[in-house]
Amino acid sequence: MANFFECVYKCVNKIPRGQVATYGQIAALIGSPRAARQVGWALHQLPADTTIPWHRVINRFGEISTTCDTHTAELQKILLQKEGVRTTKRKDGLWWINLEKYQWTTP
DNA sequence: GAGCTGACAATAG
DNA sequence: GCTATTGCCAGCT
Repeated sequence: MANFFECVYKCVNKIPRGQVATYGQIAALIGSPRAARQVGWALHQLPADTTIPWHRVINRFGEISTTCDTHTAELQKILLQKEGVRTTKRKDGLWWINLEKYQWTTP
């Protein structure tokens, strides 16, 4: 791997349209199953107009956990819905994605 | 220059 | 079975 972030971006790019992956999955793919935090960091650094499908990456509960100003949960929800991923709003205001249905199964 | 923080997850107790 | 702790790596203070 070139650098950690590059690998993250590469893996995220591999996520098929209409599916989502967890931070742990991405971390595992780049060889560090416990580096989920860094995956979040990598996505946090991305500009709003990036081509990387950062919205397809969520936490292990299938929730949108970003509080970032450029990547709001609402924006992520919209992007996911555009791809045919159903998002459900929970009581606590978080958007929830049915991982059983939309989780990307890595080969 | 060193330590802390951060979109989390896996393992051990 | 659940709770607490450790690991990951880069950027920021």
